[in-house]
Amino acid sequence: MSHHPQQAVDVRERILRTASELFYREGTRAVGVDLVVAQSGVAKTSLYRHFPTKDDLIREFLLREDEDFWRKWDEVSAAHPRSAEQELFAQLQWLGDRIARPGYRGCPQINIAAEYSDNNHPARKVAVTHKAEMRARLKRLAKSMDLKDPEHFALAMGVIIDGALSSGTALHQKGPARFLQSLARTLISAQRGA
Amino acid sequence: MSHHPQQAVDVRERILRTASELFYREGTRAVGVDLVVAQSGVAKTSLYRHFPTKDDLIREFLLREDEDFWRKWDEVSAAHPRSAEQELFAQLQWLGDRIARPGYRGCPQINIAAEYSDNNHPARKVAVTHKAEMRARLKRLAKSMDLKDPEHFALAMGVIIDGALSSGTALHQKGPARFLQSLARTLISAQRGA
DNA sequence: CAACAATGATACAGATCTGTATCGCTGTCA
DNA sequence: TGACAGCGATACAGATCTGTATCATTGTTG
Repeated sequence: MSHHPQQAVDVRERILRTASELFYREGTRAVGVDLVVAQSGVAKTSLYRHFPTKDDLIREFLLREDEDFWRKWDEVSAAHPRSAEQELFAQLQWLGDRIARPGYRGCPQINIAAEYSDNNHPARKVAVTHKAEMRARLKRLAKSMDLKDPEHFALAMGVIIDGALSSGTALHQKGPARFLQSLARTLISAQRGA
Repeated sequence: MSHHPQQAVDVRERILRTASELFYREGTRAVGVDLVVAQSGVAKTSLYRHFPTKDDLIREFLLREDEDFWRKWDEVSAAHPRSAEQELFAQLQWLGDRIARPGYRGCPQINIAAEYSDNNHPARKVAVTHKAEMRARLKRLAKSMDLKDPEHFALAMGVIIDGALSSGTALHQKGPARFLQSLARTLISAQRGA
C-alpha cells in the first residue's frame, strides 16, 4: 500500500493499458507477451512480476473492462434519478455510440468466450459475471418502470444488447447502434399495452 | 471428376469434417493442424494437398457451415409455402433448438470475427456474407408479411438473432432460445398495430 | 503388367510462444 | 553510507505451430 514505490504502479498500469488495447484490437490469442512488452516499453521480467501468467493478464484486462463499463453505467444512472425509462434510453444511447465508434471490434466478453472454450478459464468467468450483472440491472430498471414481467424484459433486452454488441459494425453495417432504443421502445410498450 | 479415385473425396471430406468439429468446439486458433491430422487419421501431407494453408481450411469450414445452415433454412421454408409468418416462426424454432443443444458454443461466424481482427481474412469475408444473406432473407419474409418497414424489421430481427446466437447458453443460461419467437411476435405486432 | 495418381509415414525446417534465469542499474530509506 | 526492492536487458529453455521434403505403399486403369 503506502510502502509501494510510485514506479511500481506506473509500470503495472502501463502494461495493463497496453495489453488491454492490443487484446481488444487484435484478440488475446493473436497478441503475444513479447508484443505487449515491446509496445509498453517495459522489461519482460516486469510483466511476469506483476502478472504470473498471460491468462492472469487477460483476466485483469476483462476486469478492467468491467470496471470501466459499470463506472460509465453508474454515471449515467446518477444523471437520471427521476425516470427509470429515461435512464434506460440514456444507457442505450452511449452503448449505441460505443458500437458506432471507429475502433469498435465487438463485445470483449463475447470475444473472450469465442476465443476460449474452456468454461473454467479465469477470464471466461469474468465474462459470465458481467452478463449476469447486466441482466440484474436491466431487471431492476424494468421493475422501476412497472413493467409486467421484469424478468422477461431483462432477458429479452439482454439478448438485444448482446446482438448489437456482438458483431457491431463489422458483420452488420451501421445497423445495430440505431436499433437499440427503437427495440427497447417496442418491448416496453408491449409490456404496458393490453 | 470421374477420374478422381473414390478415396480422394473421402480423405478430403474426413479432414474437413474433423476440422469443422474441432474448430467449432475449441476455436480455430486453439486447434493446430497436427491435432486435425491425428483426429482424422490421415497424413499431414494429405491435409496440405487438399488445403494449401490452414486459413483455407478455416474458410472451407465456414463455407460448409454456410451450406448446412441455408440448406436447413430452405427445407423449413419449403415446408411452409402458405404463410410467411408461419415460416418465420418455424425458422426461429429450429434456431432456438440449435442454441439449446448440449454442444452449442456460439455462432461460428461471430466467433471467427472475434478470433480474427483482419477484415481481409478469407474466413471473415464468408462470415460477413452470411450475415448479409440473413438480413436479405428476413427482409423478404417481412415483405411477404406485409409489414410496414421490411428493412427495419430485417435489421432488428437480425440483431435479435445474433444476440441469441452469440453467447447462447454459455454467457446466458437457458434464456435466448425461448425468447426468439416471443421477440418476433412483439416486433410483428408493433409493425402492424396503429 | 506397367504406369500413375493419391495416400501414408516420418523427419525436419523455421518461426513463434510462454515463461525463466541471470546480472546490472537505480532510487529509496533507515 | 549501505541494505534493499524494483526495474531493465539479454539470453535461453522448452514447447508448439505451420508448412515442406522425402520416400514407400497402395489401388486403379489402360
